[in-house]
Amino acid sequence: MSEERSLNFIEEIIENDLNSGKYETLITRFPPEPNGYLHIGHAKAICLNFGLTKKYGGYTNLRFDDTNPTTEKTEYVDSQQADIKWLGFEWKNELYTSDYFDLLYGFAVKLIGKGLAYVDHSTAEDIAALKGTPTEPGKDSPYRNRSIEENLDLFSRMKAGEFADGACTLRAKIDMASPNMIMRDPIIYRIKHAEHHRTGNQWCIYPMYDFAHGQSDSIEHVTHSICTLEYVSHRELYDWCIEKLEIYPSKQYEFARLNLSYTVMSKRKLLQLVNEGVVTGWDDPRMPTISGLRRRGYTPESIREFCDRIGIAKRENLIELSLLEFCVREHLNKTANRVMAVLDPIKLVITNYPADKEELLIGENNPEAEDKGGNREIPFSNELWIEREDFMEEPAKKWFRLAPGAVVRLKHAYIVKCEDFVKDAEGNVTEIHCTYIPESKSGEDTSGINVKGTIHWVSTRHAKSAEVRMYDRLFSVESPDGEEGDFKDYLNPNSIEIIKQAYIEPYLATADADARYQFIRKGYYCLDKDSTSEHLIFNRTVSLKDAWTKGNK
RNA sequence: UGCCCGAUAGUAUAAAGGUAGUACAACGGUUUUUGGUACCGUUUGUCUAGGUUCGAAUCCUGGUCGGGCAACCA
Repeated sequence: MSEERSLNFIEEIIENDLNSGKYETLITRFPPEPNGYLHIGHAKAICLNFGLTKKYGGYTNLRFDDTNPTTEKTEYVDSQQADIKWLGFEWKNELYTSDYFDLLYGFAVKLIGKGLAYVDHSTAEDIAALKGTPTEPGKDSPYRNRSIEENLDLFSRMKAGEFADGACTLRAKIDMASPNMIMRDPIIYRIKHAEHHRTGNQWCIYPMYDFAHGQSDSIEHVTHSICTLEYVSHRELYDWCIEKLEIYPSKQYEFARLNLSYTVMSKRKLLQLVNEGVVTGWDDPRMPTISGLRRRGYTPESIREFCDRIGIAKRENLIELSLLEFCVREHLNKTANRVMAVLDPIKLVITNYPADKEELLIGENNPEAEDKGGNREIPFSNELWIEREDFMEEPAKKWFRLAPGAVVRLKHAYIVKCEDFVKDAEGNVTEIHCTYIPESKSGEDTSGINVKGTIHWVSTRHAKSAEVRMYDRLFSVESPDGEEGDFKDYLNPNSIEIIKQAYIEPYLATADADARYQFIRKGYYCLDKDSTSEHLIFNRTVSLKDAWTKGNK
């Protein structure tokens, strides 16, 4: 595809490492904690890690970083796997940090044996108090100089379950005065009498992230361990552990995480939206989760393209939602069949078309596809639904659609001229009367008439009903995290608009659950998972670009 | 106030001391049986002050601004 593209800084490092012979095989890993659903930010990391080994050879492991039994669930493991597969990636090995609990325990014992770890009976408060501050050094714990033998004994008793949660911890003995707070004798094991989703009740002590991640990378001989920027200060500890344990030296590299405008990305906040019923679930089509985007109608291709275009760097960023929308429009434009659906119907009567006459017109499914997507038949009659907004009693300047006396083409059908319209008591237009020009039929037009506007329609007699859910951005401000107060104060009250009865052409009655459609002139839509053959429900993935409303608001 | 990371159009991202480029966005135009697509064009940029150099976005020094670090979370 893109031959001459410049490399991001990680690719540069990798090419150097590969060219210098430092590594023969590139090994990366994607290490989610199974405590929530994957989101578009994870997609960036997934595309990076899997993309690198796809490009340079080698492989990528999927490793569930499951060292905290109280937050993790099998449900999340399953959804995360499904999402990665859906995105189009295959991992080499399915691994779990919990697979290494025995090895990790051994590493801890080794550290104690070297006099580099000790059991601390201080309370959490005491530990915090002695930690110091960024500007003041910390102070040694009174338990810091216990003997190796005592520590070994205590640690084995921790494992044996002799102590209650919080009674003590295992700490690395590093430097309480380190300018890097992370290095001030970090806790590396804590007691949790909790059931783990994989190891059950086998363990009551669990390693901390800092004592599990680098070691796991090392065990798997991960060459490039890629994570986000907030782990920069952890790298010193990552390297320290590997050095002291004398194990395979995996290397950590950090890049800036994705921030996307008009949404939030933290699992905590997303969970809050789910729990408080702001959205219907993790896969609500407004959620930035992979499952939400999938349900919304986004394609794996478009998400991969997006991740490719945003690039990899180390500076904080806020990507505009419009880029994601561009990517999905670009893909769907080439792949989605065009259909006609009227979302806000008003009746159009063709007064000179026989009431008992019907025609089957031919519609090209996708002019952008190489094979044009084939054709379909569209029934036509004298009574049609058209879009209410396609008629203006008093037309604006440069109005190309219907208005008294104006002519437009009905897509795939005839040119019609607006002769009259009917209003109800409140003054709302209820019906539009037109005459059609028989010799203007699509494909065999001999009328010689040129019209500026083409509108979509559905024959009232043949139309099917459907519910249409129109989604918009979840938040009304670019950066809900950056605003004053609670992020939920900035929810977009119009993030969903439900149209209970829209009219769709009969072709859509047999819509494919996995297919995406372009509702001509409106946007891209797909069937929602709640849809049934009796009650069709479509989700709007994204609207079409609209130069008219934009320029005339 | 300590340590660490960073700073290039509105937003992202390139330019490994030598023409500041690309994409999205915005704006204008051409084509069009989707006011879509496609195509063409326009606007907008190196945080700042010094230094090194024939030449600095790039190297050095100071400053400014943004972010991270003081969970028995990851």
